[in-house]
Amino acid sequence: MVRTRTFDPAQALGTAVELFASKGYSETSMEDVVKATGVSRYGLYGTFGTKRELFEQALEVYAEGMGKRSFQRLTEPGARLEHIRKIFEERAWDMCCVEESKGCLFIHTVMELAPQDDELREVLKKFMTRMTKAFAIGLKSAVEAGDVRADVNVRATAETLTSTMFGLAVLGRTGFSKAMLDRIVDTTLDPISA
Amino acid sequence: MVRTRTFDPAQALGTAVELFASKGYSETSMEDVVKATGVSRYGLYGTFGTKRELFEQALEVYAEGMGKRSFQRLTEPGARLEHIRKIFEERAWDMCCVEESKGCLFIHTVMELAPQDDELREVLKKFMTRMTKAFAIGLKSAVEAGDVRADVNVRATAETLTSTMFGLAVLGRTGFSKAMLDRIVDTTLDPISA
DNA sequence: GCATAAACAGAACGAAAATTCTGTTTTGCT
DNA sequence: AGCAAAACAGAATTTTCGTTCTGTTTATGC
Repeated sequence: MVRTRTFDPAQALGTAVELFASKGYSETSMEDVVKATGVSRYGLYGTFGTKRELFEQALEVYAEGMGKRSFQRLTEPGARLEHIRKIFEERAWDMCCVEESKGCLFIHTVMELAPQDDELREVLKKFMTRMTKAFAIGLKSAVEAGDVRADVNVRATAETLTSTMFGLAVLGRTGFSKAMLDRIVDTTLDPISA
Repeated sequence: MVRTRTFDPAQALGTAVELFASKGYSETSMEDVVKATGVSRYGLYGTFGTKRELFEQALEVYAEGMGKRSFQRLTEPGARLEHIRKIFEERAWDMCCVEESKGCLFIHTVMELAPQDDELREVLKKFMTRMTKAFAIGLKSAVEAGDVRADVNVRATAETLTSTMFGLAVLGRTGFSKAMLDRIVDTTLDPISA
Protein backbone atom coordinates (compact mmCIF):
# COMPACT_ATOMS: atom_id res chain seq x y z
CA MET A 1 0.00 0.00 0.00
CA VAL A 2 1.38 3.32 -1.00
CA ARG A 3 -1.01 6.16 -0.75
CA THR A 4 -3.34 5.99 2.24
CA ARG A 5 -7.07 6.37 2.17
CA THR A 6 -8.24 9.79 3.23
CA PHE A 7 -11.68 8.75 4.44
CA ASP A 8 -13.07 6.43 7.06
CA PRO A 9 -15.11 3.68 5.39
CA ALA A 10 -17.30 3.18 8.45
CA GLN A 11 -18.14 6.85 8.62
CA ALA A 12 -18.84 7.05 4.89
CA LEU A 13 -21.09 4.00 5.17
CA GLY A 14 -22.89 5.67 8.04
CA THR A 15 -23.58 8.69 5.88
CA ALA A 16 -24.82 6.42 3.10
CA VAL A 17 -27.16 4.73 5.57
CA GLU A 18 -28.68 8.10 6.42
CA LEU A 19 -29.15 8.98 2.77
CA PHE A 20 -30.74 5.66 1.88
CA ALA A 21 -32.95 5.71 4.97
CA SER A 22 -34.13 9.17 4.08
CA LYS A 23 -34.69 8.78 0.35
CA GLY A 24 -34.51 5.11 -0.48
CA TYR A 25 -32.45 3.34 -3.11
CA SER A 26 -33.61 4.83 -6.41
CA GLU A 27 -33.87 8.40 -5.25
CA THR A 28 -30.35 8.36 -3.84
CA SER A 29 -27.77 8.79 -6.59
CA MET A 30 -24.12 7.92 -6.29
CA GLU A 31 -23.58 11.62 -6.88
CA ASP A 32 -25.57 12.25 -3.68
CA VAL A 33 -23.36 9.82 -1.82
CA VAL A 34 -20.23 11.43 -3.23
CA LYS A 35 -21.42 14.86 -2.14
CA ALA A 36 -22.65 13.82 1.30
CA THR A 37 -19.60 11.75 2.20
CA GLY A 38 -16.98 13.84 0.44
CA VAL A 39 -15.58 10.57 -0.89
CA SER A 40 -14.73 10.29 -4.58
CA ARG A 41 -16.43 7.85 -6.92
CA TYR A 42 -13.17 5.96 -7.03
CA GLY A 43 -13.11 5.52 -3.28
CA LEU A 44 -16.75 4.54 -3.15
CA TYR A 45 -16.59 1.95 -5.90
CA GLY A 46 -13.24 0.66 -4.76
CA THR A 47 -14.34 0.24 -1.16
CA PHE A 48 -17.98 -0.75 -1.41
CA GLY A 49 -18.47 -2.06 -4.94
CA THR A 50 -21.53 -1.14 -6.94
CA LYS A 51 -24.37 1.01 -5.71
CA ARG A 52 -26.34 -2.11 -5.08
CA GLU A 53 -23.57 -3.60 -2.95
CA LEU A 54 -23.16 -0.35 -1.05
CA PHE A 55 -26.87 -0.44 -0.40
CA GLU A 56 -26.77 -3.98 0.93
CA GLN A 57 -24.03 -3.02 3.36
CA ALA A 58 -26.00 0.05 4.38
CA LEU A 59 -29.07 -2.06 5.05
CA GLU A 60 -27.01 -4.37 7.22
CA VAL A 61 -25.60 -1.44 9.21
CA TYR A 62 -29.06 0.05 9.55
CA ALA A 63 -30.53 -3.15 10.93
CA GLU A 64 -27.56 -3.66 13.19
CA GLY A 65 -27.86 -0.13 14.57
CA MET A 66 -31.56 -0.47 15.13
CA GLY A 67 -31.04 -3.74 16.95
CA LYS A 68 -28.29 -2.36 19.15
CA ARG A 69 -30.02 0.92 19.86
CA SER A 70 -33.54 -0.27 20.46
CA PHE A 71 -34.06 -3.99 20.68
CA GLN A 72 -31.06 -5.33 22.50
CA ARG A 73 -32.44 -4.33 25.87
CA LEU A 74 -35.59 -6.36 25.28
CA THR A 75 -33.66 -9.56 24.92
CA GLU A 76 -31.68 -9.03 28.10
CA PRO A 77 -32.97 -10.16 31.48
CA GLY A 78 -35.38 -7.91 33.31
CA ALA A 79 -36.95 -6.19 30.34
CA ARG A 80 -40.03 -4.18 31.25
CA LEU A 81 -42.94 -2.60 29.46
CA GLU A 82 -41.21 0.75 29.75
CA HIS A 83 -38.44 -0.54 27.49
CA ILE A 84 -41.00 -1.45 24.87
CA ARG A 85 -42.66 1.91 25.26
CA LYS A 86 -39.32 3.65 24.89
CA ILE A 87 -38.78 2.01 21.51
CA PHE A 88 -42.06 3.44 20.28
CA GLU A 89 -41.43 6.86 21.73
CA GLU A 90 -38.09 7.00 19.97
CA ARG A 91 -39.66 5.71 16.80
CA ALA A 92 -42.37 8.37 16.93
CA TRP A 93 -39.70 10.99 17.45
CA ASP A 94 -37.50 9.73 14.62
CA MET A 95 -40.37 9.56 12.18
CA CYS A 96 -41.82 12.93 13.04
CA CYS A 97 -39.35 15.38 14.35
CA VAL A 98 -36.03 14.61 12.71
CA GLU A 99 -35.76 16.92 9.74
CA GLU A 100 -33.99 15.71 6.62
CA SER A 101 -34.43 12.09 7.55
CA LYS A 102 -37.58 10.56 9.01
CA GLY A 103 -37.43 7.52 6.86
CA CYS A 104 -37.38 3.80 7.55
CA LEU A 105 -34.95 1.90 5.37
CA PHE A 106 -36.92 -1.30 5.81
CA ILE A 107 -40.04 0.25 4.33
CA HIS A 108 -38.12 1.91 1.52
CA THR A 109 -36.50 -1.37 0.63
CA VAL A 110 -39.60 -3.46 0.87
CA MET A 111 -41.53 -1.07 -1.36
CA GLU A 112 -38.80 -0.50 -3.93
CA LEU A 113 -36.95 -3.74 -4.19
CA ALA A 114 -38.56 -6.63 -2.36
CA PRO A 115 -40.94 -7.95 -5.03
CA GLN A 116 -38.30 -8.31 -7.72
CA ASP A 117 -35.54 -9.42 -5.42
CA ASP A 118 -36.00 -12.64 -3.52
CA GLU A 119 -32.68 -12.43 -1.71
CA LEU A 120 -33.25 -8.93 -0.41
CA ARG A 121 -36.79 -9.81 0.62
CA GLU A 122 -35.49 -12.71 2.66
CA VAL A 123 -32.97 -10.43 4.35
CA LEU A 124 -35.75 -8.02 5.26
CA LYS A 125 -37.91 -10.85 6.48
CA LYS A 126 -35.08 -11.99 8.68
CA PHE A 127 -34.63 -8.52 10.16
CA MET A 128 -38.33 -8.10 10.81
CA THR A 129 -38.61 -11.55 12.29
CA ARG A 130 -35.74 -10.70 14.59
CA MET A 131 -37.57 -7.54 15.60
CA THR A 132 -40.72 -9.51 16.33
CA LYS A 133 -38.74 -12.07 18.33
CA ALA A 134 -37.21 -9.28 20.42
CA PHE A 135 -40.68 -7.90 21.11
CA ALA A 136 -41.85 -11.38 22.10
CA ILE A 137 -38.96 -11.89 24.50
CA GLY A 138 -39.49 -8.44 25.97
CA LEU A 139 -43.20 -9.08 26.36
CA LYS A 140 -42.55 -12.32 28.16
CA SER A 141 -40.19 -10.61 30.58
CA ALA A 142 -42.71 -7.84 31.09
CA VAL A 143 -45.44 -10.37 31.83
CA GLU A 144 -43.20 -12.00 34.42
CA ALA A 145 -42.47 -8.60 35.90
CA GLY A 146 -46.18 -7.92 36.15
CA ASP A 147 -46.12 -5.03 33.68
CA VAL A 148 -48.08 -6.80 30.99
CA ARG A 149 -51.29 -8.76 31.37
CA ALA A 150 -50.63 -12.45 31.73
CA ASP A 151 -53.35 -13.32 29.24
CA VAL A 152 -51.82 -11.61 26.22
CA ASN A 153 -51.01 -13.72 23.22
CA VAL A 154 -47.29 -12.99 23.19
CA ARG A 155 -46.64 -14.04 19.62
CA ALA A 156 -49.59 -12.20 18.09
CA THR A 157 -48.92 -9.12 20.20
CA ALA A 158 -45.27 -9.06 19.18
CA GLU A 159 -46.33 -9.23 15.54
CA THR A 160 -48.77 -6.41 16.12
CA LEU A 161 -46.07 -4.26 17.68
CA THR A 162 -43.88 -4.85 14.63
CA SER A 163 -46.76 -3.78 12.43
CA THR A 164 -47.19 -0.64 14.51
CA MET A 165 -43.52 0.25 14.03
CA PHE A 166 -44.20 0.51 10.31
CA GLY A 167 -47.53 2.22 10.65
CA LEU A 168 -45.89 4.96 12.72
CA ALA A 169 -43.20 5.43 10.12
CA VAL A 170 -45.68 5.86 7.29
CA LEU A 171 -47.83 8.32 9.22
CA GLY A 172 -44.82 10.27 10.44
CA ARG A 173 -43.46 10.66 6.94
CA THR A 174 -46.87 11.84 5.78
CA GLY A 175 -46.52 14.72 8.16
CA PHE A 176 -48.88 13.83 10.96
CA SER A 177 -48.11 15.24 14.36
CA LYS A 178 -46.05 13.68 17.09
CA ALA A 179 -49.13 13.97 19.29
CA MET A 180 -51.03 11.67 16.96
CA LEU A 181 -48.22 9.15 16.85
CA ASP A 182 -48.07 9.24 20.63
CA ARG A 183 -51.79 8.54 20.83
CA ILE A 184 -51.29 5.51 18.60
CA VAL A 185 -48.50 4.26 20.83
CA ASP A 186 -50.68 4.65 23.89
CA THR A 187 -53.65 3.00 22.24
CA THR A 188 -51.46 0.09 21.23
CA LEU A 189 -49.82 -0.42 24.60
CA ASP A 190 -52.64 0.40 27.03
CA PRO A 191 -54.70 -2.74 26.38
CA ILE A 192 -51.77 -5.02 27.11
CA SER A 193 -50.51 -3.30 30.26
CA ALA A 194 -51.44 -4.90 33.54
CA MET B 1 -62.75 15.51 -34.46
CA VAL B 2 -61.79 13.14 -37.20
CA ARG B 3 -60.24 9.94 -36.10
CA THR B 4 -61.67 8.42 -32.93
CA ARG B 5 -59.72 7.24 -29.94
CA THR B 6 -59.20 3.49 -29.88
CA PHE B 7 -58.80 3.13 -26.12
CA ASP B 8 -60.89 3.82 -23.07
CA PRO B 9 -59.16 6.45 -20.90
CA ALA B 10 -60.80 5.20 -17.71
CA GLN B 11 -59.64 1.67 -18.36
CA ALA B 12 -56.13 2.79 -19.24
CA LEU B 13 -56.01 4.86 -16.08
CA GLY B 14 -57.15 1.83 -14.12
CA THR B 15 -54.26 -0.17 -15.51
CA ALA B 16 -51.88 2.65 -14.63
CA VAL B 17 -53.25 2.63 -11.08
CA GLU B 18 -52.42 -1.06 -10.78
CA LEU B 19 -48.91 -0.51 -12.09
CA PHE B 20 -48.19 2.40 -9.78
CA ALA B 21 -49.72 0.64 -6.79
CA SER B 22 -47.56 -2.38 -7.47
CA LYS B 23 -44.24 -0.71 -8.21
CA GLY B 24 -44.51 2.93 -7.25
CA TYR B 25 -43.74 6.01 -9.28
CA SER B 26 -40.03 5.71 -10.11
CA GLU B 27 -40.04 2.01 -10.83
CA THR B 28 -42.92 2.33 -13.27
CA SER B 29 -41.73 3.65 -16.62
CA MET B 30 -43.94 5.15 -19.27
CA GLU B 31 -42.80 2.23 -21.36
CA ASP B 32 -44.40 -0.06 -18.76
CA VAL B 33 -47.61 1.89 -19.00
CA VAL B 34 -47.55 1.75 -22.79
CA LYS B 35 -47.06 -2.01 -22.71
CA ALA B 36 -49.62 -2.71 -19.99
CA THR B 37 -52.35 -0.51 -21.42
CA GLY B 38 -51.63 -1.07 -25.09
CA VAL B 39 -51.99 2.67 -25.51
CA SER B 40 -49.38 4.56 -27.49
CA ARG B 41 -47.20 7.27 -25.99
CA TYR B 42 -49.15 9.73 -28.08
CA GLY B 43 -52.44 8.68 -26.53
CA LEU B 44 -51.01 8.63 -23.04
CA TYR B 45 -49.42 12.07 -23.19
CA GLY B 46 -52.32 13.57 -25.09
CA THR B 47 -54.90 12.26 -22.65
CA PHE B 48 -53.17 12.39 -19.30
CA GLY B 49 -50.30 14.83 -19.71
CA THR B 50 -46.89 14.07 -18.23
CA LYS B 51 -46.01 11.01 -16.21
CA ARG B 52 -46.35 13.08 -13.10
CA GLU B 53 -49.84 14.22 -14.06
CA LEU B 54 -50.84 10.69 -14.95
CA PHE B 55 -49.62 9.62 -11.54
CA GLU B 56 -51.64 12.28 -9.77
CA GLN B 57 -54.77 11.12 -11.54
CA ALA B 58 -53.95 7.53 -10.69
CA LEU B 59 -53.54 8.44 -7.04
CA GLU B 60 -56.92 10.13 -7.08
CA VAL B 61 -58.55 7.08 -8.66
CA TYR B 62 -56.82 4.79 -6.19
CA ALA B 63 -58.05 6.75 -3.20
CA GLU B 64 -61.52 7.03 -4.68
CA GLY B 65 -61.66 3.29 -5.28
CA MET B 66 -60.45 2.51 -1.80
CA GLY B 67 -63.05 4.83 -0.31
CA LYS B 68 -65.88 3.37 -2.35
CA ARG B 69 -64.86 -0.22 -1.91
CA SER B 70 -63.96 -0.23 1.76
CA PHE B 71 -64.79 2.88 3.70
CA GLN B 72 -68.10 4.08 2.37
CA ARG B 73 -70.03 1.54 4.40
CA LEU B 74 -68.49 2.83 7.62
CA THR B 75 -69.90 6.30 7.10
CA GLU B 76 -73.39 5.04 6.39
CA PRO B 77 -75.88 4.43 9.19
CA GLY B 78 -75.75 1.15 11.02
CA ALA B 79 -72.05 0.40 10.56
CA ARG B 80 -70.87 -2.46 12.73
CA LEU B 81 -67.58 -3.87 13.91
CA GLU B 82 -67.87 -6.56 11.27
CA HIS B 83 -67.59 -3.87 8.60
CA ILE B 84 -64.38 -2.65 10.13
CA ARG B 85 -63.10 -6.19 10.38
CA LYS B 86 -63.98 -6.81 6.76
CA ILE B 87 -61.77 -3.91 5.68
CA PHE B 88 -58.82 -5.48 7.44
CA GLU B 89 -59.54 -8.94 6.12
CA GLU B 90 -59.61 -7.59 2.59
CA ARG B 91 -56.48 -5.59 3.25
CA ALA B 92 -54.65 -8.66 4.56
CA TRP B 93 -55.75 -10.55 1.46
CA ASP B 94 -54.72 -7.80 -0.94
CA MET B 95 -51.32 -7.39 0.64
CA CYS B 96 -50.56 -11.06 0.88
CA CYS B 97 -52.26 -13.16 -1.67
CA VAL B 98 -52.64 -11.04 -4.78
CA GLU B 99 -49.72 -11.89 -7.00
CA GLU B 100 -48.23 -9.17 -9.19
CA SER B 101 -49.69 -6.42 -7.08
CA LYS B 102 -49.76 -6.36 -3.28
CA GLY B 103 -48.74 -2.78 -3.01
CA CYS B 104 -50.23 0.26 -1.36
CA LEU B 105 -50.02 3.38 -3.48
CA PHE B 106 -50.21 5.59 -0.41
CA ILE B 107 -47.09 4.03 1.06
CA HIS B 108 -45.25 4.11 -2.23
CA THR B 109 -46.07 7.77 -2.67
CA VAL B 110 -45.27 8.79 0.84
CA MET B 111 -41.90 7.07 0.73
CA GLU B 112 -40.89 8.21 -2.73
CA LEU B 113 -42.34 11.66 -3.14
CA ALA B 114 -43.81 13.13 0.02
CA PRO B 115 -40.73 14.77 1.56
CA GLN B 116 -39.81 16.77 -1.55
CA ASP B 117 -43.35 17.50 -2.60
CA ASP B 118 -45.51 19.54 -0.28
CA GLU B 119 -48.57 19.43 -2.48
CA LEU B 120 -48.55 15.67 -2.87
CA ARG B 121 -47.92 15.23 0.82
CA GLU B 122 -50.98 17.31 1.61
CA VAL B 123 -53.06 15.23 -0.78
CA LEU B 124 -51.91 12.07 0.97
CA LYS B 125 -52.56 13.59 4.34
CA LYS B 126 -56.07 14.43 3.23
CA PHE B 127 -56.71 10.87 2.05
CA MET B 128 -55.38 9.36 5.24
CA THR B 129 -57.32 11.79 7.36
CA ARG B 130 -60.44 10.82 5.46
CA MET B 131 -59.65 7.19 6.17
CA THR B 132 -59.23 7.90 9.86
CA LYS B 133 -62.48 9.87 9.91
CA ALA B 134 -64.31 6.94 8.32
CA PHE B 135 -62.90 4.62 10.97
CA ALA B 136 -64.00 7.05 13.67
CA ILE B 137 -67.53 7.27 12.32
CA GLY B 138 -67.69 3.51 11.96
CA LEU B 139 -66.38 3.03 15.49
CA LYS B 140 -69.00 5.37 16.86
CA SER B 141 -71.77 3.48 15.10
CA ALA B 142 -70.33 0.22 16.35
CA VAL B 143 -70.25 1.52 19.91
CA GLU B 144 -73.89 2.50 19.62
CA ALA B 145 -74.69 -0.93 18.21
CA GLY B 146 -72.95 -2.50 21.17
CA ASP B 147 -70.21 -4.11 19.11
CA VAL B 148 -67.42 -1.97 20.45
CA ARG B 149 -66.65 -1.14 24.05
CA ALA B 150 -68.17 2.17 25.06
CA ASP B 151 -64.96 3.29 26.78
CA VAL B 152 -62.75 3.30 23.71
CA ASN B 153 -61.10 6.52 22.72
CA VAL B 154 -62.68 6.77 19.29
CA ARG B 155 -60.23 9.25 17.82
CA ALA B 156 -57.08 7.50 19.03
CA THR B 157 -58.45 4.11 18.06
CA ALA B 158 -59.33 5.32 14.58
CA GLU B 159 -55.79 6.62 14.20
CA THR B 160 -54.43 3.30 15.37
CA LEU B 161 -56.54 1.43 12.85
CA THR B 162 -55.16 3.65 10.10
CA SER B 163 -51.66 2.87 11.28
CA THR B 164 -52.46 -0.83 11.20
CA MET B 165 -53.60 -0.56 7.59
CA PHE B 166 -50.07 0.48 6.68
CA GLY B 167 -48.37 -1.98 8.97
CA LEU B 168 -50.23 -4.82 7.29
CA ALA B 169 -49.23 -3.58 3.85
CA VAL B 170 -45.54 -3.47 4.75
CA LEU B 171 -45.55 -6.91 6.32
CA GLY B 172 -47.57 -8.40 3.47
CA ARG B 173 -45.16 -7.08 0.88
CA THR B 174 -42.26 -8.49 2.87
CA GLY B 175 -43.76 -11.89 2.33
CA PHE B 176 -45.21 -12.75 5.72
CA SER B 177 -48.11 -15.15 5.78
CA LYS B 178 -51.78 -14.31 5.65
CA ALA B 179 -52.08 -16.17 8.96
CA MET B 180 -49.74 -13.67 10.59
CA LEU B 181 -51.61 -10.71 9.17
CA ASP B 182 -54.86 -12.22 10.40
CA ARG B 183 -53.40 -12.55 13.88
CA ILE B 184 -52.48 -8.88 13.82
CA VAL B 185 -55.99 -7.95 12.76
CA ASP B 186 -57.44 -10.02 15.60
CA THR B 187 -55.01 -8.61 18.13
CA THR B 188 -55.90 -5.11 17.03
CA LEU B 189 -59.66 -5.57 17.09
CA ASP B 190 -60.15 -7.92 20.04
CA PRO B 191 -59.38 -5.37 22.78
CA ILE B 192 -61.97 -2.92 21.45
CA SER B 193 -64.80 -5.37 20.86
CA ALA B 194 -67.50 -5.43 23.49
C1' DG C 1 -65.37 9.02 -52.35
C1' DC C 2 -62.33 12.35 -50.70
C1' DA C 3 -60.14 15.74 -47.96
C1' DT C 4 -58.59 16.55 -43.37
C1' DA C 5 -57.70 16.55 -38.77
C1' DA C 6 -56.84 13.62 -35.26
C1' DA C 7 -54.77 9.26 -33.57
C1' DC C 8 -51.19 6.05 -34.07
C1' DA C 9 -46.31 3.62 -34.02
C1' DG C 10 -42.05 4.15 -33.31
C1' DA C 11 -37.80 6.84 -34.10
C1' DA C 12 -35.31 10.67 -32.12
C1' DC C 13 -33.81 13.81 -28.63
C1' DG C 14 -32.18 15.32 -24.09
C1' DA C 15 -31.32 14.64 -19.39
C1' DA C 16 -29.99 11.94 -15.54
C1' DA C 17 -27.44 8.59 -13.49
C1' DA C 18 -24.40 4.28 -12.96
C1' DT C 19 -20.01 2.94 -14.05
C1' DT C 20 -15.44 3.17 -16.10
C1' DC C 21 -11.38 5.57 -17.68
C1' DT C 22 -7.56 8.94 -17.60
C1' DG C 23 -4.32 11.84 -16.07
C1' DT C 24 -2.62 13.72 -11.52
C1' DT C 25 -1.32 13.59 -6.80
C1' DT C 26 0.21 11.55 -2.76
C1' DT C 27 2.90 8.75 0.50
C1' DG C 28 5.41 4.60 2.17
C1' DC C 29 9.61 2.42 1.17
C1' DT C 30 14.37 2.12 -0.37
C1' DA D 1 15.41 12.13 -2.98
C1' DG D 2 13.00 9.28 -5.93
C1' DC D 3 10.14 5.48 -7.43
C1' DA D 4 5.88 3.00 -7.66
C1' DA D 5 1.50 1.77 -6.40
C1' DA D 6 -2.54 3.33 -4.75
C1' DA D 7 -5.90 7.11 -4.14
C1' DC D 8 -7.89 11.04 -6.11
C1' DA D 9 -10.85 14.33 -9.20
C1' DG D 10 -13.42 14.63 -12.74
C1' DA D 11 -14.14 13.64 -17.71
C1' DA D 12 -16.08 10.12 -20.73
C1' DT D 13 -19.17 6.33 -21.67
C1' DT D 14 -23.28 3.80 -21.62
C1' DT D 15 -27.85 2.97 -20.39
C1' DT D 16 -32.32 4.18 -19.12
C1' DC D 17 -36.15 6.96 -19.38
C1' DG D 18 -39.25 10.99 -20.07
C1' DT D 19 -40.74 13.60 -23.71
C1' DT D 20 -41.20 15.21 -28.42
C1' DC D 21 -41.22 14.69 -33.37
C1' DT D 22 -42.25 12.51 -37.87
C1' DG D 23 -44.36 10.08 -41.15
C1' DT D 24 -48.51 7.00 -41.58
C1' DT D 25 -53.11 5.57 -40.94
C1' DT D 26 -57.89 6.12 -40.10
C1' DA D 27 -62.57 7.76 -39.62
C1' DT D 28 -65.73 11.54 -40.01
C1' DG D 29 -68.21 15.29 -42.59
C1' DC D 30 -69.04 17.15 -46.95
